[in-house]
Amino acid sequence: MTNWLFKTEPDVYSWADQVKKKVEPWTGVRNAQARNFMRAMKVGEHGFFYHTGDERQVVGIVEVARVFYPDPVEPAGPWGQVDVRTVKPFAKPVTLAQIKAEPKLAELLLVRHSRLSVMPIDDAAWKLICKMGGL
DNA sequence: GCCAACGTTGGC
DNA sequence: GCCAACGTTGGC
Repeated sequence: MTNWLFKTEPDVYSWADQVKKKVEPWTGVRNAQARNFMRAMKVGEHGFFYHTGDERQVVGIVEVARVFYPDPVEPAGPWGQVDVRTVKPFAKPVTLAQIKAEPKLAELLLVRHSRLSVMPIDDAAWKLICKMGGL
């Protein structure tokens, strides 16, 4: 089991949208590294739902509901998507500033590779961030 | 609004 | 195959 993190601009697709939809394809990833991570995802694996832009915080947890499949708009193309299902919101969102202030999280790809939009989160970091978020 | 990081493109 | 130019992302 691997844990993940999904980034989204809340103006485009927010946690509120995800809660409303319940299960929704994670579309628009156009980066090979992020795509490869999505390919490695298995049904039932959990991921943080992170808002970029002005918010910059982890707001909830989703789980993989369908493994990687081709972009339906361009099925022959190199890109694809997974489906994610809403699991639960954080009692208290965990901000990027909080994450950066925690030395144990200094190696997180979220910090070290800020442009990556889909990334794995190791168990220790996952548990710590959940705890920081009141879960 | 700026800029660093980084990916992509195109000329050679 | 290299690399300069350019575009995009996301944090500040």
